[in-house]
Amino acid sequence: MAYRILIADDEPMLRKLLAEHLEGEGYAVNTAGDGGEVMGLLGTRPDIILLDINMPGVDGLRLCRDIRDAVSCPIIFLTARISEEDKVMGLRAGGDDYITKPFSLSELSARIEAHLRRDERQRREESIISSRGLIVDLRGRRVLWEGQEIRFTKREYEVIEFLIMNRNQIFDRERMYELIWGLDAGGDSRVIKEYVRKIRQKLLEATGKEFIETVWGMGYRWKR
Amino acid sequence: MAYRILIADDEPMLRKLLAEHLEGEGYAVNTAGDGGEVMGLLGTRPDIILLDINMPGVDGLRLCRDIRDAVSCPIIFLTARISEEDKVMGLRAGGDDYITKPFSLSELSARIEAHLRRDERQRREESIISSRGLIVDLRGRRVLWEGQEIRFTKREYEVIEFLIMNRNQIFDRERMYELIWGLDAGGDSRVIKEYVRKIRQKLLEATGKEFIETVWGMGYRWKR
DNA sequence: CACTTTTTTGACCGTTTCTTGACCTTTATG
DNA sequence: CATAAAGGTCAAGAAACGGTCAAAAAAGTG
Repeated sequence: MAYRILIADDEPMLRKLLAEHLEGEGYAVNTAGDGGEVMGLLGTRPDIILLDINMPGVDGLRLCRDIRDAVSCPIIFLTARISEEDKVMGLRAGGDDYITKPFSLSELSARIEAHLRRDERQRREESIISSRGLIVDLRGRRVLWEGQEIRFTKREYEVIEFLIMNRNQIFDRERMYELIWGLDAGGDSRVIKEYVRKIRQKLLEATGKEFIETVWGMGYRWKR
Repeated sequence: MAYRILIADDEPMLRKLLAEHLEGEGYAVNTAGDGGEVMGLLGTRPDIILLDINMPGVDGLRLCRDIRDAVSCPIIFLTARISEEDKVMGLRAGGDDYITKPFSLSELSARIEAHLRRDERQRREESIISSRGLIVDLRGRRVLWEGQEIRFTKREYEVIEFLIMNRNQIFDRERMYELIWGLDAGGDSRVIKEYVRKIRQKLLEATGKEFIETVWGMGYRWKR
């Protein structure tokens, strides 16, 4: 699906120019000429907003703050002249970047891409979702249920990650211990029992569901 | 346009694994199995090079130097084991980071991103970053809150810049130390504790907010 | 050089997490 | 049903971690 860009500028000509250019680059574009329209178009869930802060009759900074309260996508200011102060003010209001008019279209594209890329990377962070809505964010090393984080310690997390990455496989404690703690860990594989207990407890408390299954005599397995 | 990564490793399986993973993350990937191929592929202008320094029949350090003479992108060593000596030698030869096998793919991605971000900033001449109203002026190496400068020392600033540029990623102290102080800094990563404390104190005093989060057992993270 | 500022180190303490061992419960099997 | 083996629970001590402070070491400055 194409990225969606919301352009907010009072000059119809510029709006059109930008819209055409960006559509030509494959983006889905919406345009707005005043604050009301902008707020109304937030429902389109834009991936990026280009906002002229000098629209007549509109307090750009105020608008920026309102947008920020409603959505979290990057906001790039378009502005005629920018003084250090404006820059600072804009960023303070929650903008992410600014670009001064006149700007080249390729410059604009470059900035948009940079922001999208940054977000994209974060979004794509290879989160694995277990069958029942439990989200394990590998990069962030956390576990989420209905948007809420379920806190786990380092070891607990490592065990979860291991099981969920190898779901449907059964591991006995010895093997899990070697694979998670490392071959050279000189400890006792019975710790696994304890970790499974702690994990089960926290997960049950938070979700009301069972995720780790015991296969008698064989080991544990993450239920798909 | 996607970032381009050049992978140099003699093991075809590993090459394939890495290539597939990184392509899945949206990178353009080239692979090379020996020194000649590597040099030949420099023409693709990679943004980052992953280099196994222990390729049989290849003097990895020599190769690194040759690469360095030709291009300036970051070079990350992939290496089985790394001794202090190896580390120093590799760095002398022009490497920027190392990662010891076996490593997790998410770990690798995180490192790649950290390097790319650093570069991206320079390429785009991005000069200002903001986070929840806090403004970091990269050019001026200053931090502002509501127009007022919050004074930080050189090191303090470097730590802030690093964290904010890699916001939402967790870094343990060891890694932060290596990436900020440099791999060849022979010191003790516990300094990080102290800097985090100082930074938190100054930021809290000036803004009343918490920006650096502690993730127990895992490290620190800049709250977005 | 004397003085200030910054960086680094070491020690201490409270907290969290990890691990262990003892004991209890369930399951398979003769 | 008795028994052994596997799994589950609990509490407590050990170890690791993070926060804080003060002071030493190093770097910068007039």
